[in-house]
Amino acid sequence: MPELPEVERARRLAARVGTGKRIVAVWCAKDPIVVEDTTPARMRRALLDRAITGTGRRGKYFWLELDRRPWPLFHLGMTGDLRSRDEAPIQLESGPRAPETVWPPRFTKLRLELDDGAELAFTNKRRLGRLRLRKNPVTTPPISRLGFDPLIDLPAPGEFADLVSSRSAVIKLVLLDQSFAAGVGNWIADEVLFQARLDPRRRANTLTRSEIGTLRSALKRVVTKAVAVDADKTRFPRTWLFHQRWGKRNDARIGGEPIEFLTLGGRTTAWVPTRQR
DNA sequence: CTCAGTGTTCAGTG
DNA sequence: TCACTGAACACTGA
Repeated sequence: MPELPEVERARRLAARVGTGKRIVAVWCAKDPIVVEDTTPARMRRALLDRAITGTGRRGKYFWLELDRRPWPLFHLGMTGDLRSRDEAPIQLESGPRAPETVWPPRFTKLRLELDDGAELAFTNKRRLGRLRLRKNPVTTPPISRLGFDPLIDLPAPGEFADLVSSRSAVIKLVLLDQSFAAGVGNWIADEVLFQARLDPRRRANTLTRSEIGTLRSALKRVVTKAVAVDADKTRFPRTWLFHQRWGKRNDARIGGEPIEFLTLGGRTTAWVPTRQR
């Protein structure tokens, strides 16, 4: 599920459902893998009877701002989500949103009940996500170790070019490095390189200023668009590689050109050799 | 039954 | 210190 656009969708859900409300009940899983650096009791104590004053996100992390610190900081991992009891995660038809059919959902790690009766649940199937408490999420690890967020503080072209040129790793892995660009994950990296027409195996420090400029534009465009459609994949432009990259079919094509798959840094990389140089 | 997977971290090697 | 690889984490679905 979650790269920057999906995490931003979760943050918006939390903002829509939670902002201005008071937390009247808290349930936290006894799961020391997902609930890190704290205990269910401490989590409960930090959240119970607090008012939600706002929300924030940086890279793939998002948090709730409360009227007293510490605040809860969420990372969705590969299979995490934030759900509202009154809004099914998938909307099949237009009209009023259907409520969840099963509540709380399977793999719920944290459940909050708010003073207007609304409920939020943080789920984590594969347990690769994390739930922590932070007095100041932005200035402390893990967020303080992140690079720029393409939506919040994308560097100007010159500075961006210097950043890219200072790296000798292959460009796909640089994009994936959270200390470079926070929030970029596997499909965004592939999409950006496809749209910038760059070979994912190129060394970052061999890209020309012009190629880096194209790369920066593609990064901005892909992230902005995905967030604008609330990470709804069915509303991603049909021209995107995204729609063809899953399943690793060996007859996969886009615009008549064959899609190839290779492994970089242990991650499957989808690309179009005839279009990416 | 086997394996890959929208992520991160850590140990180990060069 | 850096670059890179592989494993680990845990579970589902193809």
